[in-house]
Formats: sequence, C-alpha cells, structure tokens
Amino acid sequence: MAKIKENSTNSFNRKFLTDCDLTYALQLMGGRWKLLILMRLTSGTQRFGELKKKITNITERMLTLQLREMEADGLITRQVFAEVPPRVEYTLTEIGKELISICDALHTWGARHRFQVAGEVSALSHDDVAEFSDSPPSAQLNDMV
Amino acid sequence: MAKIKENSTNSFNRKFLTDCDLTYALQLMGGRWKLLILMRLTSGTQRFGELKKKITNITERMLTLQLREMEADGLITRQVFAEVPPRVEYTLTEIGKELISICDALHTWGARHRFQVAGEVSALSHDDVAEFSDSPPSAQLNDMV
DNA sequence: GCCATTACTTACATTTTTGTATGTACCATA
DNA sequence: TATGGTACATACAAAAATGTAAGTAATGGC
Repeated sequence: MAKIKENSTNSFNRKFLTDCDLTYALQLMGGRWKLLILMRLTSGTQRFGELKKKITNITERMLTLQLREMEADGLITRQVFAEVPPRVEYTLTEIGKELISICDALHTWGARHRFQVAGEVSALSHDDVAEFSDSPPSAQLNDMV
Repeated sequence: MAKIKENSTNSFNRKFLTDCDLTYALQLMGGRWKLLILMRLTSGTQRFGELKKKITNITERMLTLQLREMEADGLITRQVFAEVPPRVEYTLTEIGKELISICDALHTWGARHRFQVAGEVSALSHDDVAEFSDSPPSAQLNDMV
C-alpha cells in the first residue's frame, strides 16, 4: 500500500490485481509483519507497546505502518485513550477474525512444506522468540505466532 | 526471494521470519503473480505460453521469475521437451496442490471483505480477463483465477 | 538464406518496501 | 526544572520487487 503513483505499470498492476478476490486478499495480508500482528491479536486487544515487545525484531516504524494499513483495510480497530502517557489499543474486527482459520491452515501447510522439502522441523522453539501462550482460538500454533 | 545479501537487516528479517511456519508459508506464495499461476495450474499441466496468455498483464520476465521461484520452492515441477520450437510444461506438485483449498478460502474471504467494506461485488466479469473454465478442483472461483 | 516460433536471458530503469535515526507531545513525578 | 514513559512522525537511506527493451538458440518451412 503506502504511496500510490497513478501512472506506473507497477501500480497499475497492483490495482488490476485488486479486482481478483484472491490477489485482493493477498494484498490485505501480504505485508511482512501483518500476519504476526494478526495472530497476536487473536488473544484479544493489545496495546502498541505489547505488540512491539512480542513481535521480535519489528521496529516502531514498521509496526505503526502495518497497523495503519490493517486499520485502513478494516482488519483491526484502533482505540486511543486520552491519557498521559498515551495508550492505544488494537483489536481484530470481525472480518479480521475470519482470517484466523486461514492462517491456521497456512501455518499447518507451511510446517508440512518445510518438513517435506527439507526433512526438518520448525527451527524456533518457544523460548527463542516471544510466545503466543494466551490464545484459545488457535492453540496449535507453536512458533512465533 | 531474488538476490539475497547476507548482511542487511532487511534480509536478516526475511530469514528470521522463515523460522515461523506461517510467515514461511507467506513467503512461498507471496509473489505478485504466484497465486494466479497456481490457480491456473489447478486444471492441470500448462505450457509457458499458455500461462502467459491466460494471466493477463504478466510479462515474460515476471512469469519466468515467479515460475522459477515456485519450482525452487517445490510448488511446481518444470519439464522441458527437446523440441524446436521449445516446449516447457509446468505442473503442480502434491504440496502445491495442498495450497488450493487455502486459496479457495482466501478467495472467499476476499470477496466477503470486499463486499463488507465497500458494499461492492467483484469488479471483474468472466470476459474482462482470461477465464478459468476448465477447473474441476475449485470451481467456485469466478474472477481472474 | 531468411523468417517464424518458443521460452527464455540480460542489462537496465523504476517503483515499492523496509529499515535507521532522530524528534515530538503530553503530563506526572522526582 | 528536569526526567521518564508512550505512541507515534519525519527525513533519509538501503534493499528488494517489478517492469522495459532488446537479444538468443534451435530448427523447420518458404
């Protein structure tokens, strides 16, 4: 997403692919950190700082950008509390929640693919990266998400 | 994918996210044209030229690049026939086929999302872009794929 | 010999995405 | 008065993805 320059073939193709429901969906979830954010929010509302802490390696700028796009795309809602220091909470929308099961399927597929092509299992243990412990809806996920 | 420079934070993060099965999966299917290629192949083996014709707006270079990555990732196989002019056929692998149902779900979700946020229905009709008629496995798809 | 066909390759340019570094507002507390 | 915490914004730089234009190899048909 970000800036859109009306003329280039590149941005034309992006728009063109928006017409297909499948590639449209990919555009909504395709950012580098978006699925991780989404999975973090499956356990419920989270503050900006909580997300930042739990999503290893993401920078504040990237987190902000991805959250803003997800908000603009209707995947999450953003609630600002008039406090000092500021508090901002992010929550999955209904349509956002509907992505969870697809993510679960993708996660499973990814693990199967990894196992098949490399004969190896997920490299990360629970301790290497932040966990995802408090998650009733998709408790099978066992690595970063 | 493409070129990888070992040192940058950018490529480090790419590798880092490879450790998570979910973001790993996203990397495999995340190219701009990959899902379209995949859906085209659901109806069976296709030649390079057939894919090129059916996937509107893709250039030969992009088609080549995406196909090569998908082959390297084990999503498709590539068979070259020693003929002149050359003939090259692409076929989904088993693990590649396992993505189809996920794509179907994503497609459905995309349509629902589009309808919800904009109150509009898929912009493309069957005639605007190449169709996807000969597809037993996922016959619900109705736009580009 | 010349052209058409197919599936590419290569060099290059442009656009988009991602990351770095620094600054800001607000108010409570020390 | 100075400091700390939170959730950003901004200017800039680097890297990656995408697109353009041209060329290539092999061979059969004219």
